[in-house]
Amino acid sequence: MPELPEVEVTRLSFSDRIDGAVVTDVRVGKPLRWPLGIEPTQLLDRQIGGVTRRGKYLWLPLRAANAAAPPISADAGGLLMHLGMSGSLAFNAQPGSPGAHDHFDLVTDRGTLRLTDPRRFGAVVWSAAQSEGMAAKLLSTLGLEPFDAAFDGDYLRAALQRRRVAVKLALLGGDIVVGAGNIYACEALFTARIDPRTRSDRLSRPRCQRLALAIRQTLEQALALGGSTLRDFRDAHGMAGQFQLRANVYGRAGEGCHVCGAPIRRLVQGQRSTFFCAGCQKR
DNA sequence: CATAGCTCCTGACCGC
DNA sequence: TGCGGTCAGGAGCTAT
Repeated sequence: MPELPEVEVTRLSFSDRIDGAVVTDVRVGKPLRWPLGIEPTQLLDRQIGGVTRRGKYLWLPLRAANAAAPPISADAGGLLMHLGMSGSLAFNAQPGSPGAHDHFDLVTDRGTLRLTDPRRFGAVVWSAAQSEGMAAKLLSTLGLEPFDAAFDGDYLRAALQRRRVAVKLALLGGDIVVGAGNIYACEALFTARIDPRTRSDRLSRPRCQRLALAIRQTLEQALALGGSTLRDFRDAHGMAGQFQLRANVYGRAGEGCHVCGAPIRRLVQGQRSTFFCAGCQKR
């Protein structure tokens, strides 16, 4: 579910409020994708730092209680969180009793951070540092951040040249550029006027330029609109996103293209739906 | 190594 | 109302 914009909107909605809070209790519900990797009691009395994001992962630094007040560094130990397909985080003073899909509560002196995730593809995993253990393993395969200055047409071209898969699948892989999931990969390819089935190594330089730009612009616009709310996405304040109202192709099979009027088509790539306009998007 | 397919899990929706 | 089939925003793992 949550792609980069939704994860970033979530982060922005509670990072400032939780920064500096102290953990007073931890509640673990049904198993998520991986075990927590630490005894919950080991998290008590730790102080939380500002939340950062890498791809669709969030990193919550947790400074040890008895450390002699060292500044919170990037390698202070903490929780790596992922929202999977159906996860969302809420940070509330009065969270209420946990529902059937509330699988992790981090109770602090400023409120409770609660992960709600019906499908449980999400994760909350402890690492002694971002650069160690599970966090290091999961983060090490990630491609560039789309807003990184190094992510440009030349970089994208070089990376796509090394693959033979359909360009849509290359984008979803996350090892070239992170953040564009099924919705935004479809939308970016529409904006760049590229057929999602095009083999990645057949894309010309100018088209890669257009695609890199389209990815950045699509994610930027979605972020500005608070992300997409398809079923139940909410930020940590409970606000719904608005991007889905602007979608050009995603979820619009059979409807007319906003640009040329041709019916939007749906096909399956890598067991996932792809939406595109055969009039606007060329191989 | 790159690639294709499978997998985890629950819920919504549709046709019968 | 019930039942079976399909689909859903992710991405790691395993065979080939």
